Amino acid sequence: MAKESFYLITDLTKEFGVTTRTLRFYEDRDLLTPVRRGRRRLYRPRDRTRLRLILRGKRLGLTLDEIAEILDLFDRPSGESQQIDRLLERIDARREALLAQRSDIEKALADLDTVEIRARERLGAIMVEEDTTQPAM
DNA sequence: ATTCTGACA
DNA sequence: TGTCAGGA
Repeated sequence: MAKESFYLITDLTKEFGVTTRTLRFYEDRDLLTPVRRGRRRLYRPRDRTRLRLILRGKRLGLTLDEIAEILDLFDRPSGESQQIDRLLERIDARREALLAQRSDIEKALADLDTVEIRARERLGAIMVEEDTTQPAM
């Protein structure tokens, strides 16, 4: 007699460091679908696994909608090559976006370097000028 | 004591 | 997502 292994909402909030509000929010987004015991939510192992993937997806910068699509892949019988293709497209898009951001950041950093160098050069020039215009005592 | 739904200075 | 309300 397997004991129905369920998690209460607080079990998951403590384990994953999220708030109950977040779990209910994800439920509204249909990312999680806990069953009910009366009013209380009962999260099954499946929900726990999904939550893991959701949080991982967030860390990767995916939107909840994109994460939802990915999660659906795990449900469907598999073989939905069409959806897998969509997922691969998303991954590609994400990669490109991140690479573009990295490029922009590197450019900005390079600009800052040159600006700083010029600023220091001017500062040096001013100090030299002041030194020459104000004789030592 | 806890969770739930609904709402938004 | 936070947070507060008001009920179960």
